Amino acid sequence: MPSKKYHHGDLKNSLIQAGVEILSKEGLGGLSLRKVAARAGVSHSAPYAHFKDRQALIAAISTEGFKKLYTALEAAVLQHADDPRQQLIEGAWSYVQFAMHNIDTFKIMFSGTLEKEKEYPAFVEISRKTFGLVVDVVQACQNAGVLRSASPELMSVSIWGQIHGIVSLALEGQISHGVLDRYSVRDMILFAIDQSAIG
Amino acid sequence: MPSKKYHHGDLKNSLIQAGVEILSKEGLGGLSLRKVAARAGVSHSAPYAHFKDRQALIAAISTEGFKKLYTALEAAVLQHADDPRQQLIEGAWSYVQFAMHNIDTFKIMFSGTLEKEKEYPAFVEISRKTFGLVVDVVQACQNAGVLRSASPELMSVSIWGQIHGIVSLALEGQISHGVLDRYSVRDMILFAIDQSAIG
DNA sequence: ACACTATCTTGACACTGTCAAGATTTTGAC
DNA sequence: GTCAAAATCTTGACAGTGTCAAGATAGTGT
Repeated sequence: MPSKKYHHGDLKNSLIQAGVEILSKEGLGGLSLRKVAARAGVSHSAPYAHFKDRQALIAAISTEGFKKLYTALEAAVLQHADDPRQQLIEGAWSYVQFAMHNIDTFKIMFSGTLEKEKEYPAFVEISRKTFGLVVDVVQACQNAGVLRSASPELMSVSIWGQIHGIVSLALEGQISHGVLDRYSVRDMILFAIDQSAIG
Repeated sequence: MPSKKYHHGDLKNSLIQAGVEILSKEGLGGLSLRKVAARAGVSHSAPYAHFKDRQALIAAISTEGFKKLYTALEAAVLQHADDPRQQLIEGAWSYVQFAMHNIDTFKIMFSGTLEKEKEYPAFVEISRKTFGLVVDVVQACQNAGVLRSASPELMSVSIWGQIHGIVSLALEGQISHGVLDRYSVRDMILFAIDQSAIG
């Protein structure tokens, strides 16, 4: 239950929102508790009423990011409910889109910035839920004969890993120019999925 | 050319080494210029004679990591010079091993900690070289009929991405327990490679 | 009405990256 | 070899950071 109207009125969400904005404008390096507090118009240690420490704020921002990602994934999946192959392709694409449009949020979600994720149940829960969605799509593809019938979870890790890896390497600038000049990221994703697809 | 014998005697490498050690013991959060300087036995701003700023030190540590990774990859490749399939498998495995034994170094190499990698030519060069090695192995596999004959670079991005993605998700704790209980990371890698391999 | 708790402010501390000024040592030109 | 120039290192300072303690303020439940 979020607080109703204290001195500030739902400061917690304001801080998260301020954090997201600073993150997208200045990157992780520019994200500080004091700056977040200032942007929300409160004193430098007001955040401690809502977040145990800096890590807790980052956990909250990451959790928010996962909710957004989950929503995007779910939308793509629902939009192609009758075509598992399209679910896989557009689901993957929405994953890529999210990463590219929320670069720094994506990074804190998946780059070890958060050190003890197990201490944040909301974070664990939403990321578990997200993986569950991937497994569902993979399973639908297997039932439809689009993907081979191996362990759905192993297949999910394999495919999710592939999408995730390509996006990560691209964001990191690790994909050489020779490749990026000739192929778009979408090309790479389609190619990757084709690799796993049946004939 | 590294310096020979000044006040300290090759302080630059000592700082990098100290950085690597602190990184592996305290993680990225514990890595500070001042701590590195102290560990090398010099004053708090001695590092500025060798590194423009904190980012430059991180770049140097990352570069060192890439050299180590490249060496490991190369060893695996040379050891199976007569069997491209084994080159791919053991090369991938050495990649995984490196990541798991040098977790924090791996993270700073691939997790956007380094913000303007283009400003560090040595870093760019060694990572380019590493990708080149991957392409070579993939091409050998294609010539041997182990992998399909698509664009080698696209195939390389796809396979490298897959290995990289699985490792990243595993390190991040994003692979659910239900999966990790039943399969080792090696299982996942082998499965992933089998996906791309021909029949 | 009143104790209680959540929320927020003020002030402090140690630690950080970075810069400027100066001291010291090595190098290179002569 | 001499000596100016450059590289290396120290000392001291500054602003910004996360975090804690003590107190002020405002809603809560009885």
